[in-house]
Amino acid sequence: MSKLKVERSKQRRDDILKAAHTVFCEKGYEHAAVAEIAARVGVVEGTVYRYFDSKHEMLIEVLSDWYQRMFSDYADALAGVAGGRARLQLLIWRHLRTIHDAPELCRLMFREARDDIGEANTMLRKLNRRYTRFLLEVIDQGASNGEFRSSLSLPLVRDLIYGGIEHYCWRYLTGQGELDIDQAAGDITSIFCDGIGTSTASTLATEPGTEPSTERLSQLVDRLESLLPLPQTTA
Amino acid sequence: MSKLKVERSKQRRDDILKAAHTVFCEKGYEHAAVAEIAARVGVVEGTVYRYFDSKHEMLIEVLSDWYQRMFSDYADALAGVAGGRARLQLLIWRHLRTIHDAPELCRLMFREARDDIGEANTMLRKLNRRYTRFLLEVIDQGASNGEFRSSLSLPLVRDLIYGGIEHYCWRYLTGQGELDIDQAAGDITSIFCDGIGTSTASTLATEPGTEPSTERLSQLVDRLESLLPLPQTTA
DNA sequence: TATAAAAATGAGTTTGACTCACTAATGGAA
DNA sequence: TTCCATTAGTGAGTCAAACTCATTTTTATA
Repeated sequence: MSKLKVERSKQRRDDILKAAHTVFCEKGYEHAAVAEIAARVGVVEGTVYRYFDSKHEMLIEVLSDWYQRMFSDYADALAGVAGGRARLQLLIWRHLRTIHDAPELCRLMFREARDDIGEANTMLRKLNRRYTRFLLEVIDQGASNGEFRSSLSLPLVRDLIYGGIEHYCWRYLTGQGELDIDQAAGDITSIFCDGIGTSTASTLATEPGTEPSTERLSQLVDRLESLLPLPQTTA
Repeated sequence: MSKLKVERSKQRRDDILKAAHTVFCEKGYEHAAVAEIAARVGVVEGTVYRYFDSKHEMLIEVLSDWYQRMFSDYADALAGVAGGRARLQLLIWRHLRTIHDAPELCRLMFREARDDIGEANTMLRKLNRRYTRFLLEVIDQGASNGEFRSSLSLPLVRDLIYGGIEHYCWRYLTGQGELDIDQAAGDITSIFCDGIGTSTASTLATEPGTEPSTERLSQLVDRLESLLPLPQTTA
């Protein structure tokens, strides 16, 4: 096959994916018709099936392309931030920002691609692993230097964080209600780092007298942190 | 209509729901055929549609019936347990037990009924609210007596816990891997109550000896305050 | 036992993913 | 330029499954 033919084929494939992207986001996977995707490219339905085996494969490709681009700069962003808690908050914040900025795609990912992410050896699985590895490493590093507990199950922590965020954002993803990612990032980081228990009641904390000023200060910190726009490189 | 006719109608409806339950669990919602459900009851497909408007309504009814029975005794169980942490762990444990014992139904609930739970005024929404209210009350009570932080957003905590558990259990729900509910309940409770941070590193904890955390907190507050755009009406 | 109302039937309709035999276009070789 | 082999594109299908409806059967009561 000639080079030109290959180019043209790639181009058509991309066009179809772009149309699929649009229609999936507009209608949702279920109500997206392959015929409509084809129509937007200006071809007939059968043509689409020369480039993709199924509607579902198109979805996976759309999500994979986006997913890959989405976290290409995570390593760079993390490089500028020190401290387990700050790094964790950065990851949580960026996850929230992704959800905030691409709600339709995130909804497709959470609703339609769960099985593909869960199944071994799929493209989405590998991408998801690469994505969540950032978090695992942050937690692991924090455990190494004593900032986080060392007895933690990393998969458990990962699932609690990502699953919790997904659930929390579902209302926003379905178009009901807003999402304040700065506020949420601060609150979520605080809950996972500090827990919902008070220091005096916590089994982990020590109790020197009563020390209410520390408690007050910490609450102030929580509030202030939640107001910050970015967990950037600690200014 | 006579009493006997009503009885018989109810019975048939229940039979169809039971068959639907079985087929949904065996095949999953998507691959469950209404024709098969009808066949198991010994009627023709059209008959099913005299009792239910749609396949989806059958799913909702199956899930509602189960959901309702499932947590009918939560209040009693909670009555015998004192302490916010213990009560929280009980709720988490029972949630995990439910998932462990009825993975197919939970899978249907998490996969297919999300929209119905999210949409206002649906049966599942109301049931879900009743179910999660137990958790909200436990957290709220804990906040009142100082065991839990009082600045928490209850919906956020609720979503992090239930969403986190759902995500964590997904592998088990898809038939890959086991689920140790005692272990998981303890770990999850610990993470949410105590956080993943260590006491020495946590901004919440105090250290009896050198007391550097108060100092650290003060500096942090100074830094954060300097970054704030507005000097809020700080409490 | 006659009959009105409800239940059940099964042969449709519809929708939408997917297929395939055939035609059109393309690019290299004579 | 003109063939020809290969690839792209077509559109009229098939198929499966949810859902409908005119008709028949059953049932409870007058």
